[in-house]
Amino acid sequence: MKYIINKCFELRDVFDNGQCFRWDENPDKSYTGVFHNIVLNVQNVDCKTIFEGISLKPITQNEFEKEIIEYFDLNRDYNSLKKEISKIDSNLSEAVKYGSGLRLLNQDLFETIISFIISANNNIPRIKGIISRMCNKYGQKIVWQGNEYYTFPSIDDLVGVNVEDFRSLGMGFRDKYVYNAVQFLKANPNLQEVLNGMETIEAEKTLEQISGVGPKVADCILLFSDVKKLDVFPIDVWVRRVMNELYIHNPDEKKVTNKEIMKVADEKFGNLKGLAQQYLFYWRREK
DNA sequence: GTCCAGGGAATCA
DNA sequence: TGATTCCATGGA
Repeated sequence: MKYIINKCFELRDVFDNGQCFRWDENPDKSYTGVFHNIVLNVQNVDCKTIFEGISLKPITQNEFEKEIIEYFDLNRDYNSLKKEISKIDSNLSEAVKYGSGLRLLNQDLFETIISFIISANNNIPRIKGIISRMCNKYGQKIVWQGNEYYTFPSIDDLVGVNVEDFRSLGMGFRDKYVYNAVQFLKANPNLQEVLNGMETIEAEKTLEQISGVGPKVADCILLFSDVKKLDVFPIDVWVRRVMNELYIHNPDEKKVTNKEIMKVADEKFGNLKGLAQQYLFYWRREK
């Protein structure tokens, strides 16, 4: 199936900014990945974006397009958001210019929770490897253009998997967190609706009930999943670094507290601090 | 061998 | 509340 839109955005700004782990660049600069039950290839040609792929289960052209519009957040007006964030100061203006193609994906909640539990004290290439092995083993196979792809496993695909099995995928100490998270989600199938109806702070506390989910992982889940709260501020090594360099100026970066960073983020970025954070993270990490 | 990575839990003051 | 320490793993 194919869907073409008269809009283009730098693909690496979307797929290589740390929000997702299942998209890979091809030699022709297009990207291929799997989301929900769909294998998709995305490429830019003459400032059009071409989405081409197939679904595991048969869907109509209209459903295919709706999936893409929702996943890529195509109904949100990023131009006006970028304008607003650029007005904050010259740093944000530069960060937005650097990552101008960025879009916050609306990723599946379960996938986002498991993926960011695995991300704890880990690096992106290794996170991608672990998730890839998990999908190959427990996801459903989709063959497209002669290649095999696998969906991200569902809750039921993983509910019978034990801690040792997770360990054997290379998760390290995160194995028991993932195990417990799967059990938690099996017992709370309506988590999505619950989170959607909550204010951000309440949603953070709810997610932090899950073992392996602390403040940073909870904020990533709320920002990068289809719950989509923009007023969160995930603080990792890179965000601490860039916030200290730009605003706090502590000679010892490790002594900067999260509370201190949060205060600056609230004052400067307000309700768009999640999106601002992502521009800053991407800009600083690639520098 | 040492350091680091999109951190969190357990422990102790 | 705030500060330390430990937790697996693989690449630099």
